[in-house]
This record gives sequence, C-alpha cells and structure tokens, in this order.
Amino acid sequence: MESPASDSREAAPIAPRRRGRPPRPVLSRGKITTAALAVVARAGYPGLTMAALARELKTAPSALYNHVESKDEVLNWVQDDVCETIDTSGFGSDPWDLALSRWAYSYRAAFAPHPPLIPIIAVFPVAGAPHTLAMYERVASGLRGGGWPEDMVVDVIVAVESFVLGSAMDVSAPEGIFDVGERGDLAPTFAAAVAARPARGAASADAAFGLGLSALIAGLRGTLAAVRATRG
Amino acid sequence: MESPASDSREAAPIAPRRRGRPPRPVLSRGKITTAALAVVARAGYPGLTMAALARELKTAPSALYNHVESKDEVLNWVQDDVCETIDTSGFGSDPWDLALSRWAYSYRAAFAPHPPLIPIIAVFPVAGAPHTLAMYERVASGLRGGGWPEDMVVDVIVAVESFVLGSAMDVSAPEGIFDVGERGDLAPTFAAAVAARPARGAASADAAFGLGLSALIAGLRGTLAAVRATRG
DNA sequence: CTAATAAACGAACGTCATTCATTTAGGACA
DNA sequence: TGTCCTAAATGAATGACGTTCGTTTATTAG
Repeated sequence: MESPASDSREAAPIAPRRRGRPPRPVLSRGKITTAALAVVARAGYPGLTMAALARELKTAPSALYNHVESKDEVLNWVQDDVCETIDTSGFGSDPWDLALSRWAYSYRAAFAPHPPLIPIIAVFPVAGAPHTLAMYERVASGLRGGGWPEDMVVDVIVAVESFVLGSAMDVSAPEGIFDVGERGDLAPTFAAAVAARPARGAASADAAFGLGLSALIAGLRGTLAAVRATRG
Repeated sequence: MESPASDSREAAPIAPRRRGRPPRPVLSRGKITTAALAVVARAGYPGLTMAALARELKTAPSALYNHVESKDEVLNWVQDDVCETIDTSGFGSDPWDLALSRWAYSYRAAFAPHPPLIPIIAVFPVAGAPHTLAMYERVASGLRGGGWPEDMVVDVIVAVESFVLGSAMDVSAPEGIFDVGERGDLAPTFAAAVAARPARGAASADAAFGLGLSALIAGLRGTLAAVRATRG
C-alpha cells in the first residue's frame, strides 16, 4: 500500500514503542529507478523484466517487492524521472510562445527514446509524480505570466502535451511506414505525396513535428489575442 | 508466414498437382476481427486473450494459429477495422480545413474506446492496413484539392494525426488526473488553474481537444497562405 | 476407395509478474 | 551481553499468458 522510500505522512502520532533497527533502506526508489534506466539502456523495454531489474540490483526478484508495489509502479517512477530532464527554463525569461515551443521540443526529445512510457504519462495522475507536477507548475506560471486566463491554462497545456506525446510515438516508427506497398494504385494521391516528401526516416517525423508545433502555437497566439479582446 | 485469407500473390506458377479439398476457410480475417471486437466489448482489452478469442470462435487457442501469425497481427486487424469507421466524407465537399476538423473529431472518437491500439496505429506500416491506407488517400486528396503542395501533404496529415492520437489517449485518463494531492503548496499556480477549469472529467478532455484542434487548424491556414504567397 | 490437405486438437513449453512461508541480520532495550 | 523486534532477503511455487508441436479429423478430388 505504501512505498517506504517516498512516504512522508508517517509522523508517529502516539509514542511508538518500536524496537529494532531504524529504517536503513538498502534499496530505494532512487536506486531502483536508476537501475531500471540502466537495464532499459542496455536491453530496451522488452528486456526490462523484474528478473533483469533484480539482477542489476544484485538481489532476487521477490526482494524487489519489499520496495515496490508492482512493475507498473517502477514504470511510473521511471516516467517521472524522465520528466525531470525536460527543459522548462524558457518560462520566466522568454515570451510564453517561445518558451512553450522550447518546452515542447525538449518534451518530445525526452520521451522519444521511451515509447512504452508515453501511454503511461498521458494517463497517470500528477499527484503521484512530483517531478511531473513541478514541470506543470513552471509551465502554468509561464502561461499565466504571458497573459493566459487561469481557466484556460490547463487546456493549453493538455493540448500541447497531446501533440507532443502523439509526435513522440511517431519517432519510433519504422523507416518506410508510409510506403504504399503493392496496392499503390489504390492510393495514388497519397503515394505521390509520400514520394514528394523531402525528408526520410526520423528527419521526416521531425519535419511534421516542426510544422505542427509552429501551427499550433501560432493558432494559440490568435486564440489568446481573441480572448483578451473579448474579456477586456 | 502467410495468412491465407488475405494473400493474393499465390498465382500457382506451374500447374500445381494439388488434390484434396480446395480452401474453404472456416476461420477468416473478418471473423477473427469481429470476434476480437466482441471480446473487447464484453471484457475490455485485458480480457482479450488468445484463449478468450478462441472461446468466442468456438475453437482451441492453437487452432487460431492456422489463420493468424500472432496476437499482434490480430491487434493490427482490429486497428484497421476501427479505422474504417472514421468519417472522411467532408473531403471533396467541404473546404479542407472544415473537412480536416471533422476528420479529426471522428478519428479521436473512433480510437478513444481503444487505448491499446493507439501506440500500434502510430507505428504500423500503412502497407499492411488497407482501410487505413484508403483513409489516408481520401485525406490526401482533400488537402491537395484545398491547395496544399504535394510535398507538405504528409506532414500535415502526420501533425494532425499526432495531435488526435495524443488526445485520444487523454480520454481514458482517470477523473481527477490533475488533482494535486497533498503537495498542493508545491504547485500553487497549477493547482489554481486546475480548480478554475469549468469542465470536469471527459468533458475537460473534450475542451482541451477542441481548443487545440481549432488552434492547430487556424495555424495551418496561416501556413498554407504563407506558402502559397511564397511559391506563387 | 484412396490420397492429399487445411483445419482442429490438446498437451506441452517458456516467459513473465507476483505471492508466500521462511530465514537472515542488525540495532534497541533490558 | 543477550534478547527481541523488524525490515529485508530468499527461493520455491503459482498462475496467466502466448506460442509450438505432433497428431488426428474432416472434407474433397481423383
């Protein structure tokens, strides 16, 4: 039910007659997260099993369950860790639209190497992910400072984040994902458009992301202007 | 290696001295896909196991493997089936931006009930998904007809699709996903923004999607105007 | 009737995450 | 010092899975 390494609401209400060793955890959330990232770096996500994680930490798989609720919890920890690497430094110094753009690029770059985490972060409650929450706070502050009304801030964040996460999934797509096979005659316009694309591979995903993000943020600029004109 | 029900390159080069029954398949791609959707409707995606699918079809799990490469192939079939339900009727009649908006709404609505398929469609080659390919063809035609240059069509599609799929993931998020827990003091601006949101639950995901899609398409209108002005 | 073949069958197998009863070890208290 | 408490570690076992394999069944052409 509770994870001992990250629990702060155990303030011992009545003088606890506890004997025995004080908690000197050998395994902790931090160590497990780091080990999980090491396994992923070496063997990828298919290689991230509880057995492999235990091996990395030099314990038995079952020993992990003294410190972790489930494998899903490990993934949530990793996800929160990845969020810490996202650059939010633009907010507070740059204009909101520029900062938002930098944030989006950094966000996509952070999650592109971690496709299995993308559906997780999209759905995981922020209350359980402190670094993620801290990131949202910085973004929200930047948007408020840029003039966005309070009741629209979350929607703007969610919209941009949705685009970012959708785009991050694309990065791991195989090279010829849009190559029409033998049925080229069934989709001539699309096939021609695919052939006419200048970029190939990961660069083409980058191009689509750049195009979409520019458009999205330009559109948001217009939305903000309209809202401010209306509301005074 | 090949799935007998969807293979068209087996033209019997030399007169095949084949005796015995001609292929009268009892199980087919269509039946398996329908059964899979039935299982999903009844038991959700966790309930979609090869055993449950076989039970639905009144066979043994191992019998499925005479008609299906793997469970992943089943999921790809289901994904392609879901794509068939997406509305592309706006292209060809309405202006491109309106048609794109209708397509996006329908696309999100189609995949919102199928979260596990979202990472799949984002990455699966179109050559293996005929209905998906047909959809892209209609969208590409509509964009070309709307004046988009050939080499930008795919990027526009990918950008909108990324936003749609990212937003579709949000739909299945739990109700209070943005509720800051006990650590409200660490994220006061964000917490206030969350509290100021007018909508709750699924409606709030809808609001963010609407805001983002409007902005994205408005931005694309601007992009197209700029491109046409530049290129002549 | 016979041969050929797609399909079905059921009993495995291997890989997982997870559980459980038991043991280990180190500090707290007498 | 020695006893006791407790977190941590252990290793075997469990139960879902997806998937494979050797064999049998059913159907039809010759």
